[in-house]
Amino acid sequence: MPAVPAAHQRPAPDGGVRRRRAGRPSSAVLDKAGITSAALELVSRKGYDGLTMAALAKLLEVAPSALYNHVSSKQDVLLLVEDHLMSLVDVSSFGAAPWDDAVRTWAWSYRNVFAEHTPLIPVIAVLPVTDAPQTLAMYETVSKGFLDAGFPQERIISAIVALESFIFGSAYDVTAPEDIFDPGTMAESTPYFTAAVRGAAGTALRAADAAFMLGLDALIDGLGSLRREAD
Amino acid sequence: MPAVPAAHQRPAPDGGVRRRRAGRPSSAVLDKAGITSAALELVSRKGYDGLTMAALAKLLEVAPSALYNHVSSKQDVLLLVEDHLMSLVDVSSFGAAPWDDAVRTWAWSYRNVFAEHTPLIPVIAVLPVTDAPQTLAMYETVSKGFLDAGFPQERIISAIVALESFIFGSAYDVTAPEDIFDPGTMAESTPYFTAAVRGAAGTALRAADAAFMLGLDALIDGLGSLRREAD
DNA sequence: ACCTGAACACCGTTCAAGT
DNA sequence: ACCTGAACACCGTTCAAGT
Repeated sequence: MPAVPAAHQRPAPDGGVRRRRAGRPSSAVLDKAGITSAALELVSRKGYDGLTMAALAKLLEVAPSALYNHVSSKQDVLLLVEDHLMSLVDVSSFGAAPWDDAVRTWAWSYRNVFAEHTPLIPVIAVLPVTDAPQTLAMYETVSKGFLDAGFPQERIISAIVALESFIFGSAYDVTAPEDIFDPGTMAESTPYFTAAVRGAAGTALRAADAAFMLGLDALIDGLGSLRREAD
Repeated sequence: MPAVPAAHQRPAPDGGVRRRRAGRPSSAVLDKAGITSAALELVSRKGYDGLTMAALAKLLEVAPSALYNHVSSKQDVLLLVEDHLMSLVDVSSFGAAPWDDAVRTWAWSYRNVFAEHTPLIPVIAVLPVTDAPQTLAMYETVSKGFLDAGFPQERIISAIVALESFIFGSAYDVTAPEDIFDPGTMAESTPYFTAAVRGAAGTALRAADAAFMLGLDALIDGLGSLRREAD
């Protein structure tokens, strides 16, 4: 081992970032886990607009093209991030609390996680679960919870999809401006709508939370009626 | 009036697109309505990937920068398209059919329109209604329908938002691959989920339609219970 | 006021060259 | 196998110049 670090490991005289020589490094500097955590850090600091392949490469101190040895596209990076986030969704109540309480805990947690990551929603919606192990783990726990609660097997997927659809849509609401329904100068031509907006203004909850609570309770009630007696 | 068309109106000798001279044309060649319909045509022919400012300009036979005399950004173009699509949503049953039937007709129509335009969903979710007259018109009709059905005024917006959230989330499902829930090689480590997926396979409806129907019925039942007697 | 044309500051992705 | 560096084919947007 040389006593003096190689030239590319010393800080550049001008204080710029140190450069790696071209060619295969002695050990790989990138892997999927590192790319995932760098992407998460970038998103939390700069939002999804800041998540570019160039920015990701810079944070990892590699050339942008190096990323393509580990992921096949930016969509692939989003998939890695999405699967990580799924592991943050709280499914712990299934098996530990009654079905309706478990669904409520899960749904609020799920919505809150993705309210901060709405740009991933179009990705999730089309993503085959095969490629996302954490996502699959979540579905397994939730499916078991529904079966144990007495749901007929052939309706479980539909019920979960319906809940998820509501959750994803509701995640967008959280990001909407508080005054999104202000009819502005059109107020007098839309009296019923304007009255409804004004009538809702007195509530303690944020509009997005009130709507989520209302819809979730309705879905839990309605879907719950599908259950037969649990054995 | 000259008997011979001006040079820029004649086909170019090489058969290329005819060019306009620089400078203000004698009458404006662009307006918002024209931009909107060109955008819609582009989307229907090439999808949202094909909707670029350059492609839009080309279809309208102007330079891309000319668009910015009429819209301030691409987001603005999406907003124009979105507002047009809202006018396609069927609200005709409100006032003509019982509340639950009207909601069902409206919701299916709404979902079907945006299932083909999912890239607009993130735009809609954050868009103040002030800027979108057709959208506002839809909300007016729906609000009146809810009020006349006996909904308490302060819950109407929440109820509509809950339904819309479900509708937007469900629109994504329509675009998902039919085998999105195939657990693939992970099937044996997720027995409950795998069984649920297999149990759902026999249904006549597409998975997205079965989930939408189930969730919509649950929401209509649950929300409907908020009504007091209509007068 | 409303066009053109050139320019700007980016994107994601590919690929030859290097070790 | 896994990096660098250059290049490609785009993006959306700005702005001076022209009429």
